[in-house]
Amino acid sequence: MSKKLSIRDIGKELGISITTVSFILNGKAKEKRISEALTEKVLKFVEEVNFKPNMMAQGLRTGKSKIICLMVEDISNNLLFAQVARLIEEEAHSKGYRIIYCSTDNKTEKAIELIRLFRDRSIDGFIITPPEGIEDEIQSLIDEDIPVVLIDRNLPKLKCNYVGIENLNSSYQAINHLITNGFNNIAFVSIESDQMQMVDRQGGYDKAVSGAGLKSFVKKLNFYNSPEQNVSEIASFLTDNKEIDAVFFSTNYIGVWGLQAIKSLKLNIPNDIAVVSFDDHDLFKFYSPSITVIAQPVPELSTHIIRLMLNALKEKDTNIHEIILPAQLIIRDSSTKAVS
Amino acid sequence: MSKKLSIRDIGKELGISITTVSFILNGKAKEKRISEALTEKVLKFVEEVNFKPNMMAQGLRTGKSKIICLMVEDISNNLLFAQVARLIEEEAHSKGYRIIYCSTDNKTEKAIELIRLFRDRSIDGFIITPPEGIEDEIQSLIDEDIPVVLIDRNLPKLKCNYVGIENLNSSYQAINHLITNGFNNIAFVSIESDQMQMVDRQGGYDKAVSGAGLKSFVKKLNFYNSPEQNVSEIASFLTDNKEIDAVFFSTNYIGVWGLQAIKSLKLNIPNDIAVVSFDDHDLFKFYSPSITVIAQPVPELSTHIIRLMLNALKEKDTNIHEIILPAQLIIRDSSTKAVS
DNA sequence: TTGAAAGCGCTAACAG
DNA sequence: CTGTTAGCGCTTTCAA
Repeated sequence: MSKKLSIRDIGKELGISITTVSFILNGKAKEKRISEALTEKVLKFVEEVNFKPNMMAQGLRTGKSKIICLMVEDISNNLLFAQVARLIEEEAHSKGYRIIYCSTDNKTEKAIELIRLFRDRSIDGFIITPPEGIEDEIQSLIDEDIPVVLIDRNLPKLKCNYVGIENLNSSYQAINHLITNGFNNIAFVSIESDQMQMVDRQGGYDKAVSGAGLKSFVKKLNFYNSPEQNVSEIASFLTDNKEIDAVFFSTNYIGVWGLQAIKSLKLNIPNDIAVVSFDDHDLFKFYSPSITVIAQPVPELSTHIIRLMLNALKEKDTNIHEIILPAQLIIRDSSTKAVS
Repeated sequence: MSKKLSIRDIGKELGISITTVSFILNGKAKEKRISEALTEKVLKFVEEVNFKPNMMAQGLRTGKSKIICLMVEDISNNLLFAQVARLIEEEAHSKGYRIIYCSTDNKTEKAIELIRLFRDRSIDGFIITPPEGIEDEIQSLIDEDIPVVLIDRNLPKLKCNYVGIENLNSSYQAINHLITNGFNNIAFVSIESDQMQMVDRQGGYDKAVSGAGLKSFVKKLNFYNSPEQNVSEIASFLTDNKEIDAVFFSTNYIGVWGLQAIKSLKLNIPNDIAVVSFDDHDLFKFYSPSITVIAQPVPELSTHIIRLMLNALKEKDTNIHEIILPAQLIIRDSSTKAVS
């Protein structure tokens, strides 16, 4: 167990050439018409001595590292990313890939730096939640034929694999749900951002509100402000617009801020103000009252993400795919008026 | 930008040998007494053409991959792990290391499989939240001089680096806090586990309860049961022991189950039953009433974890370190009786 | 001070 | 069917 075997050792041991061993190990036994008996024997021996080929030698030779980079906004900030990380890892491992992760903090600078850092380190593929302004860098990856899968938000200028949800339609539905339930002054609280998912979520709001001829109330926060500051900004916004009777938060962390703001204002949910948030969260499930949310189908998203990546890596599929899944409106207690 | 340079190319370009380039690139210019002028020139050129050495060739040659494996229970289940992941990544990158992650689901089998998988893939170091029964496998890593840092829970049989918190003392304090606030029938809800951190957390409970001459109420759940089942088990436990007036949950996910159970029983916190949980969580901060918790000092833990690992990797420090930090009892509304 | 050269372990073209 | 062999790009010993 101590001294590492090499493919040469096992060839010597078995009295065959290392080529043969290499072919067998790489599943090219058939193709090279190596006898089944020999194949069997080698495989068995390899199993026995627990031989593992040296990845770095393989990598050096083939130019492939068998490593995929998962670049998210912040692996600790958004449960969505951690869940995706969890769900793609197994599939990747089973296909012989390892996953390294890194967080961009949603900063273009940092993302560019990270992409450059990793591109030159022979990373085979990138799964990325792109910050704004990263198009060129990603295009350069694509130009080098490095598979890229964008997640969570698309970069419309790019022709690139993408897995996400129907943001516009989901928030449209959520707002309509509020309208149906008798709320007429519905606010949209989001962050200052040109990212597609944010634009689309607002698009759904705009469409629903203007479609119903309602007044629009929009508040944009700064992502980089402290949570405390954003909580108080939401509170001021709500105080300044007393006619608001429902509010839609465009991400779960904004929803959490919003709940704090509402609590600080001592408003009752849903009688004083109804609440719907994008993205589910333990807090929303167990809050009193429980909070209506748009939940992303995380397992399905993850499956598509890793499939797309693995397929692109196998080069079986060089087409670009955009996969857009529906999200689910989970209606809980925060968005329906108490029966009067 | 397209064609990859090699150290040979840059040697040729500059009219010097690749050895010289290699020495300079590896900071051995001084040691090898290469003229400062040449060193400067090479460094400048390398910068200019944005040359990055091929990691795999380096790795093949040196036997080091510059990759650290972060093996946690479930990167998506416990915020603690995701936060640690986030906090160690930057430091690791700045030192030229990349981090791959994997989740054991707290299964010994799976952890062993993963360790074997990665050990033979020249991973330079392992940061591990060990499941039970993994001692031998970890020892074999140590025997091969692969740096290991255990986190969250120690393996007392092993002489191994460890970073964690004062579990026993923290829960002792938490229980005493409850006792001080007039609760006399305090329950401890945990999972069936021999892991040190769980044993210690119960140790603190036992010590405080028996020290005060109180009756002990202990409920152990099965980690692998469905959340629903565990919620209902907690509810039954509470129903069967009506005298319980306070409950301590030994992890945050158990705390979340517990809150659900209490809600389903329509008990009032803290008047019917006080609550304290290990590990902080958004839900606990914003719950009504807010939940008293023992919070782990995640940034400090992470700093120590990555420091220990990096030091071990540099072999500057071959000693074994056990770093045990205090946790903080954050007293909120769930554990103090309303003034009467 | 610098250069030549021997591999690290593996893949794959080419030659039997 | 199987073996020989030439590197992949880099580090490092030894020689100059």
